[in-house]
Amino acid sequence: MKKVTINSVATYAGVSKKTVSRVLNNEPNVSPATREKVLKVFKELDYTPNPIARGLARNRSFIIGCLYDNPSKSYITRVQSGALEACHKFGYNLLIHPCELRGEALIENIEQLLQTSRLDGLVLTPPFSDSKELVAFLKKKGLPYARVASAIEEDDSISVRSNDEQGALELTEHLIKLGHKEIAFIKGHPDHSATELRFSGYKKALANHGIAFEPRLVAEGNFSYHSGADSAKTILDLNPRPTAVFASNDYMAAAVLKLATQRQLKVPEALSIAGFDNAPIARHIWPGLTTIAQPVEEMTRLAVEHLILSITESPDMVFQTVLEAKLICRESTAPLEK
Amino acid sequence: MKKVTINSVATYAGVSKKTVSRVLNNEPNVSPATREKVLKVFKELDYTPNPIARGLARNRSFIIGCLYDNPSKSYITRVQSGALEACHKFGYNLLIHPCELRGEALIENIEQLLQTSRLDGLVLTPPFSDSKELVAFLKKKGLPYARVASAIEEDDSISVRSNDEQGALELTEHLIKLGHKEIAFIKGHPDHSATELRFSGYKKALANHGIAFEPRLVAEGNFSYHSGADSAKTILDLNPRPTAVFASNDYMAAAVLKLATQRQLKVPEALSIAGFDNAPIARHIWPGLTTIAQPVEEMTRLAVEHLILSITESPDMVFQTVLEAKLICRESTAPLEK
DNA sequence: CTGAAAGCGCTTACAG
DNA sequence: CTGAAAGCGCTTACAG
Repeated sequence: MKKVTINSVATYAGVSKKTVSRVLNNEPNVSPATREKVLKVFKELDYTPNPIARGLARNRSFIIGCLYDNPSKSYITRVQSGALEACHKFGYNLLIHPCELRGEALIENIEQLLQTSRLDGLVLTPPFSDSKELVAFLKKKGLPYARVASAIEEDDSISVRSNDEQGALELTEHLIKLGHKEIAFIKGHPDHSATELRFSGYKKALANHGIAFEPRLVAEGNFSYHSGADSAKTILDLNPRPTAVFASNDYMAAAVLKLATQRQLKVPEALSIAGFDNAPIARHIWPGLTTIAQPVEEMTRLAVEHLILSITESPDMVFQTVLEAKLICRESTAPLEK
Repeated sequence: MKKVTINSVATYAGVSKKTVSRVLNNEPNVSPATREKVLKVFKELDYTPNPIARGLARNRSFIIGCLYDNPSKSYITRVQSGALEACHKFGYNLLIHPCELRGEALIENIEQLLQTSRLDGLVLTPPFSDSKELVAFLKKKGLPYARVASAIEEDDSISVRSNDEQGALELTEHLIKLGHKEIAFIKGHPDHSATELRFSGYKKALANHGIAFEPRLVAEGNFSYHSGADSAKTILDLNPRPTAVFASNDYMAAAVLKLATQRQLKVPEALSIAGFDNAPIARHIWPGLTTIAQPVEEMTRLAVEHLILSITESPDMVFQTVLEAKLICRESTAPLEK
């Protein structure tokens, strides 16, 4: 079983290899009859072009890289899944590259990645999508990129996000409508732009309903479960204790629930808890967490699709979209008991 | 800023490009002086070889593929992390390829993957590592592979797993020592070889302690949270109700805990619950789950390291290792109350 | 120890 | 509409 290449196909079909190449790439200037003939030989010989040879000639790798540094496994898996869907649609593959934003020499790390893999483009997820330094570097290198879930302003690029502020506002209003006025808030990681947006949604909802914002009710988390546990302790030790807690993601909310349960504080009767993201854990625990669902797969899919289009067709494509976040009510929030 | 290639380096250093290639690949037959000179030019020109050109000449892609179909996000993330560590150590990159074992045309799917990406090797995780059909296909294709966490016998390959049976035995003995005799068991997915091993460890422990095995205490799960919820219902409805439940992974154990909590069954006082895997959820819920920790990252790292070695050095390497699984006691198991 | 030639399997730029 | 030549940036096989 010999290797079948463009040459074997050309010989077999009785045409030049340039003609085979034309058929391969759907180029014009091939007579229908010739095209048919070549396509038939493709089938007969079970030919598929070698992407590496193609890559060398066209200076392409047909590989998209995905950058992330995120404590949430479920978030990462969803990002990967959306990215893969887009890649496979266009015959690309996905290479994953977790790394640390704060790690010394992020730029060096990325530089090495580019040298060893010659990616055609890069999808940035938070907190990388928020890094102006990284974006500047990629621009300088001329490497196409797309940003997911970032709110930083940068008009000449591809960016898909969901409406974090609106989601947080709706979730907070849900709590307010249940009668809560003392609503604690746990912030996310300061490197993520979503952190400020969610916080701002919370504050706007309070303001809309004439509830004074109280800094003492705000705890600084960083999206990790561990930081949620620390914040939970601070909040549950407050006197008077708030009647509801809104954590900036579900992991931190789960940590609040765990501590409340340990302390025999009934949830939701004595304390309402809400999260953000609709991570699997939100429905794997009891009571299930009220939360905001973001279309992470779709955000990433759209971002990568446009990234690939920008690589293959229009180099200076601009695409900016905001998708909707949705309130999911479960058992962890309930009317305030008097 | 012109592209710097092996040619520019050769010209600049005043040697032939073959000599540069020798230095690049650490080949012998280069005088120390020449080597020094070339290495210096590498630095001066900031040269790094183009992996795509290298790949075409050597018929290599420097990419390892990772195959999985697993409901557990945390398991996948750990697999990826171990695989990446090994890849980066040898200058390889990792391409991920989730797909379905049962999907129609698995082989076709893999065939296409190989055509579009020209992988140098493939890491198989459960349930793929247990698929004889897939292994036979890869052998036929001559594609190097390594199997992770599989117990199927196949001597001429690379395989790393942990001792599932021993782990399950220890966990069951832990429950028995706490006084439990009525211990329900939730099985995993039948396509995974770990499923039978864990089940067998459970039965051996019972036998070792003179406790009769009761089929009525066994529920059929498939490792998903959902299947755990179904099994939980079956088990908690039993009359008499068992005093302990051992689920084949933590997600299913979490489902049992959720249902028990909903039914106001105190855990661990009225019901002990144990899982397997030491997934993050095991410590994110209250009470934390007693479970078995497997070194998933290390298993995968070792497998991929040997896979790469087998690709670059010894084509018919055989490497078979069994790592240890470890009992982790948390709050979900307690002495039987009389 | 060193190098000139040919080749990996494609595409680009040009000619007809 | 079709093709011969050159090239992408490396390595292999050979000669000296």
